[in-house]
Amino acid sequence: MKPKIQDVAKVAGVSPTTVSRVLNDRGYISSKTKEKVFAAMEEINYVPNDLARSLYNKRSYLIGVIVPSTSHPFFGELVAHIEKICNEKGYKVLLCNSLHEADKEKKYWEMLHRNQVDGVIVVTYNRGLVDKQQQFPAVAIDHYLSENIPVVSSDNFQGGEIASKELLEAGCRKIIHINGDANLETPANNRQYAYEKVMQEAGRTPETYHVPDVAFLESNIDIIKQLFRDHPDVDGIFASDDLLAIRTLQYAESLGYRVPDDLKIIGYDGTNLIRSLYPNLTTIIQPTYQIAAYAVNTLLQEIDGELLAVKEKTLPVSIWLGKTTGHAS
Amino acid sequence: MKPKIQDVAKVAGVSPTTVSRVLNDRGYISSKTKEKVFAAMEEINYVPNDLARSLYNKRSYLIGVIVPSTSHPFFGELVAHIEKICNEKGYKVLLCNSLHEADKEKKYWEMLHRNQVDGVIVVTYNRGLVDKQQQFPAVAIDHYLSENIPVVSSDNFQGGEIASKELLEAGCRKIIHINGDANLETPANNRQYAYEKVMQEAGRTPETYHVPDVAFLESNIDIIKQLFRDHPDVDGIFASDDLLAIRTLQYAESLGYRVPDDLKIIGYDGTNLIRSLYPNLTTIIQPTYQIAAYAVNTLLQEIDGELLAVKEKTLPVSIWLGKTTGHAS
DNA sequence: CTGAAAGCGCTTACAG
DNA sequence: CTGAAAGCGCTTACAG
Repeated sequence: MKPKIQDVAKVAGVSPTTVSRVLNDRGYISSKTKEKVFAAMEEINYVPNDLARSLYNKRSYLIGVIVPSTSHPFFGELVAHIEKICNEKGYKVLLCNSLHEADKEKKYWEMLHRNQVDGVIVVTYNRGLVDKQQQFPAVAIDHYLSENIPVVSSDNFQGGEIASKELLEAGCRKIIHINGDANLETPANNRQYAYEKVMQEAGRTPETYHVPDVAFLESNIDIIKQLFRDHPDVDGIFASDDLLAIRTLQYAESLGYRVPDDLKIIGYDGTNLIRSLYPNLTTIIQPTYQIAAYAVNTLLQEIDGELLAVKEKTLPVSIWLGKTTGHAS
Repeated sequence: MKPKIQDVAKVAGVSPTTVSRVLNDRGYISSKTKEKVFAAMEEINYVPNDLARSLYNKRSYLIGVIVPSTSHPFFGELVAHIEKICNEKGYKVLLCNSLHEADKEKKYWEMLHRNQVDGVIVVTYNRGLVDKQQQFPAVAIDHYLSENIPVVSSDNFQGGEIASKELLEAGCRKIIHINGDANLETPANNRQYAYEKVMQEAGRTPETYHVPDVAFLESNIDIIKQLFRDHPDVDGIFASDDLLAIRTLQYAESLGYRVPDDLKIIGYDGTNLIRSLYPNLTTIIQPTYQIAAYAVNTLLQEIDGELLAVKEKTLPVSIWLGKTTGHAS
């Protein structure tokens, strides 16, 4: 049996109340008593039960994090940041990989509720996760969830704009966009709008190809092939995801295109991992650390009952200039 | 105030006991009562409090998972598998990124203890995490922790052997190994031993370069440079990590080496991500799904008090033959 | 088939 | 400075 506060009390010759006080450093306790209690805890190897504590305090210091999957570099990095920041602030992370499945998200959401998490950070591209009633602290990343839930994201429109202009300035004549699942309301939609706007302003005709799901690369290759069949004269591609960009680059090279001479490519996300693996790939860098930090801080404010000034935060992106759009390495 | 079982009882006109029974589907309850209770739960939007449940049952259905960081593709993928399998079995994952820091690992371990996790899955390459007393269900991945904790890993010796032989068979004359931090007891050590054995058997002199930490790529480049300064005639490199292999490949190419003509390279881990991003890279594939599955299943057996037949499980690896060791793509 | 009571391990007013 | 009592929300023998 695990020792409990009572056992400590017995050994120390005090009441459970006193032990609890020592544990929480609350109220006045003589230093002699304190020592006795600490010694007793040491002696019987006492470890406090946070479940019981949380139950009474109605505060679990648990944060639920719902993302598509940590196996995707963007979310792997994002989650690592979130967890680190939470840890620094004394919060623990309950991890949920939704794999983009709406019903999984729902089940996870309810599970987190049952587990009395203090709040949740959620990245979902599906509609209707939250019903009107559902009132507990939450922060959404990238995608609007419901009226009372703040949204943190990087500036996807700006990203799309920068990317499109980069290709334009690099001299591309036929610029095509590849985006993710058209049925999902991803932040990439704004990248597409920006692309379309930039193209139109430049007097070009925008054209976007949609792959089923950026995470499952195998199923994407057919769309990429289609793109090159339809437009062998393509000389600029803006992909809304680095993995997609790299996949496209590989396929193009297998077809004989030389990058960046015949074809320029720009990706999106710019995680540390990808920049390290493919430093040559021009890409839009999302500030994952800032997104994580803002999300966690906002959530903790909500949890502490503070009024939020900002319901929607957009963080600036930057561009990583690589060889795939013609820059020196 | 969140509704509790008492509130449901009041609305349904029954006792809390009965509500609990309906909730847990335990004992006989008339279907009429059942309906009343369900209706009441619906009406007041009742969500059970798992903290209270866990406290009484001494079972939290919580699994702690300690890894270096989900931002590394291998661990991102591993954690995704672990979480998925846990979820399927009704367990929740408390995520801990230790960043290889021994004191973080200790703190996490204790935190998990306080939170009454049913068990933990831990990947650490530091010594002394667990003191003799510490008795709760745990499974270690890759690295021996203590006598009663089963270890699951893939066959690192086999992996090192296959990799080394691949280079040998590809005709390399000077084969060098790059490994991670020599101070950490990583599974990569076994890969090194295998490399040394294979080299010696072939009448070669093994030589290993150690980078500070495979995860922090920036700091590794100096060692890689050193390697090429020391051995410009190197024509085969076995890197104990794909990121390292790719970094090496990039540097070699920047130096003018042509891969695979002048230099053959083989990596390690072979995650889905890397194979998709760098299909050309020959690499040893660790069976991450099987590792995850075996770890979770073993842990659940421990939790259920079953006696474990196997204290140490080694899963076979396979090789992904790519262009970097001269295979057709 | 259903309920009153005690308890999971902790904490916090309330006394003293 | 310290303790007895009640309660956090749930569950499970024990009665009936």
